[in-house]
Amino acid sequence: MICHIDPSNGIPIYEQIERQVKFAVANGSLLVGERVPSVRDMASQAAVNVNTVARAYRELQQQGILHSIRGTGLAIATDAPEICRHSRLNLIRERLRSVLQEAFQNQISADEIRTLVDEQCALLNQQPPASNQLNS
Amino acid sequence: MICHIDPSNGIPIYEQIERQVKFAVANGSLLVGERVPSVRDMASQAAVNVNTVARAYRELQQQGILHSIRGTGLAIATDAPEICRHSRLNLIRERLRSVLQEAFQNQISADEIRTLVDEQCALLNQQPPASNQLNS
DNA sequence: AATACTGTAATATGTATCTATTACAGTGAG
DNA sequence: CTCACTGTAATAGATACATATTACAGTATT
Repeated sequence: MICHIDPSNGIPIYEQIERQVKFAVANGSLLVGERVPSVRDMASQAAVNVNTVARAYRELQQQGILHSIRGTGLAIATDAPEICRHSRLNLIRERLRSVLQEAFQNQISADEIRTLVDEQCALLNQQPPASNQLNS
Repeated sequence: MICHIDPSNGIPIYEQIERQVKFAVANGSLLVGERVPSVRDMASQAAVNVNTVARAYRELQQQGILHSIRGTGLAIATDAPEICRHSRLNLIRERLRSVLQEAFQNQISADEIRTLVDEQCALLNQQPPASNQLNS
C-alpha cells in the first residue's frame, strides 16, 4: 500500500499512517494474513522516519489490527476487517463533527455547510482518485 | 466575547482564539473600534495562559484585524469587518477540504459524506447554540 | 502622585512530535 | 554459515506548543 501524508493538517504523521492502514483493511486493499510494508519500505515511500512508521505499527498491534511474525514482519490480524469496517465511517465522522461544531458555534448555517460540502465533493471528484494500490 | 477552546481538535489554542475573534467580527459581535477583552481577561475566561492569548492578538494585529492603543488595549481595526467577512467561510472551507480529501482518498462516497454531514447537522442543531455573547 | 489597569517581553519548564543514527535479536534464503 | 531482511529499542537533537513567573513601560482614574 501507498501512504499519502499531509504534513499540514494537524494530524500527527504516525496517526495518519494508522488511519490509512485501517481504511485499506476496511476497503479490502489489505487482506487478512497479508503483510504490511516493512517499516523501512513504508518510511521511504512516505518520506518519513522509520521510528514514525514503527510507532504507527505498534499502535495498530495494540488495537489488534496487526500481529507480529518474529523476524518476518507484521500481518493483518484475523479480527482486523471487522474492527476496521466498524471504524471506517467513525474516523471521518469525528473529524467532521469537529469542523461542523466550529461552524455552528460561529453562526454558519446548515445550508452554507451543505453548499461547502457539495463544492468540495465536486472539486475532489475531478482529481485523480488517489490510487490506493497494494505494494509489490 | 467568550472563547470556546477545544484542547483536543488538533488546532493550536492561539489559533482557535484567532479564528473566533475573526468569526465574531464577521458576525458583528465585535464592532469597529470596540475593544477586545484584555489578554488577562480572555486568558482567565478561556482557562488558558496569558502568553497564548497574547500570541493570538499579536497575529491578529499583523493581519490588520486588531490595532493597538498604547496602555489601553487592542481594538477592532477599520478594515477588520471586510477581512473577516471574507475569511468567514474560507476558515471552514479549508478544514472541510482536509476532511473530505481523506474521505475520498479512502473510497468513501459523496453520498456517505452527505449522510454524515446531515447527521452531524441534526445533532449540533439540538445543542445549545453556544451563545456568542459580548463581554461586559 | 498613587494605583490599577493595559500590552509586551524574557526566562524557564514540560510535553508531544519527528528526525537521525546506531544497535541488536530473530528469520529465511543462498 | 552468511547475508539480507524483519521489528524493536535506545539515544540525541530539533521544533512547536503551552505553561508559569517576573518584569516593565504606557495610560487612565482616583
